[in-house]
Amino acid sequence: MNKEYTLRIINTNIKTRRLGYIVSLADILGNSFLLVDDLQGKLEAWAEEHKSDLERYFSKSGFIKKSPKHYPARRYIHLAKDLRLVKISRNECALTKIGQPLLTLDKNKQNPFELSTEQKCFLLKRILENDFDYLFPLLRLIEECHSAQEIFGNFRRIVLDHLKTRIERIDDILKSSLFMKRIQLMMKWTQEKKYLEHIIYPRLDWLLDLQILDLEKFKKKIYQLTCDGKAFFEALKKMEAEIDIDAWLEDYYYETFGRCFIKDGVISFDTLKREKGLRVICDLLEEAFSKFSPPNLPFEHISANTFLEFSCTKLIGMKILPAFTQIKNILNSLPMYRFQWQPSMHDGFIMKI
DNA sequence: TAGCTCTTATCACGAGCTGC
DNA sequence: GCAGCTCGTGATAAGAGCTA
Repeated sequence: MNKEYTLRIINTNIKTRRLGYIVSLADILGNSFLLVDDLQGKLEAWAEEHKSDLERYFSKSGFIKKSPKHYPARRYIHLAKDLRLVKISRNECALTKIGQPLLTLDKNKQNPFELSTEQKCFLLKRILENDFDYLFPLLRLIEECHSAQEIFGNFRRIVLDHLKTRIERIDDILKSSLFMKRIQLMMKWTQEKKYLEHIIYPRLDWLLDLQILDLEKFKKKIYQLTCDGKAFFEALKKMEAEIDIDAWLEDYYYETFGRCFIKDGVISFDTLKREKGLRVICDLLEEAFSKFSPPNLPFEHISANTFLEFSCTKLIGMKILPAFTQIKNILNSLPMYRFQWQPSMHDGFIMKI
């Protein structure tokens, strides 16, 4: 199905509130497969080891406590799956092509719950890709309402309005069936507050982790966008009214992220001299092949999506603002690599010649 | 292909904690 | 004491996968 007709909503639980656990989950997995039971145990052990880091963080919510049935750890693994960072098959878990770049991103050495710029950039993009239909209305609501009570009181209405607008734009009953189903489901809610706890609190905490919401205001129980958050939301609103989110994420997301959250010293990728641009991409390709190419194969190759996500996020770390199209153009011009893109698959590969 | 089993998504509840 | 927040866990229906 065309992604335009996909309902982008992640199933969350009130427990899944700290994005730092998602990063640690990727680190625990590394490049291997782990049984889900083992991963749950390791994640619980990691959480215990870093309990003091969470206590030093602005909020202790979302702590993974050891429990006989591993519910908390399991909820985070499901969140990582919904963000398409991990895949689970036959009770074995591994990072996806999209999840792999997470292993290579800059880390905050003092506290793993404080995300680096690269981690924020990467995780925010995953959240927008997979949860836009809850996150965008929530941001819109925070613009008007600043208390939890008001947000809870208006969330259902604003999501229903948002979904109805999406249906009007699709203008096709069959293709908009997922949106219709969700509307019907939300209309039937009898214990609204109980469901909203699991929907609103995790997202508010993600926004705090990403510093889209103001931490100082939050300490006074006020939910308010930071200046950077406001600028980013303005760009999102413009996008929502004009173009498809996937096209925006590929070609404008990194530029917008850099201009809103980094600001000082950022430059667009296309202002680099061609030689310098080629050198940067070749260095990133070497790094990517050493980290992501499957071993013991006669020819080295990596997924195009892995490289695009990896390279664009790393460029953000260098204060260079890229777009997928620019990177694809460079890849097409490199004689020592073969780059093939398959639009129908939204992916391709890069092979060393 | 029908029926069974397993998994997942959603809904639900009760209780502990915290701050006023 | 009360309301709001947080947490852990369970129930159930629907969907997916397997098998005869």
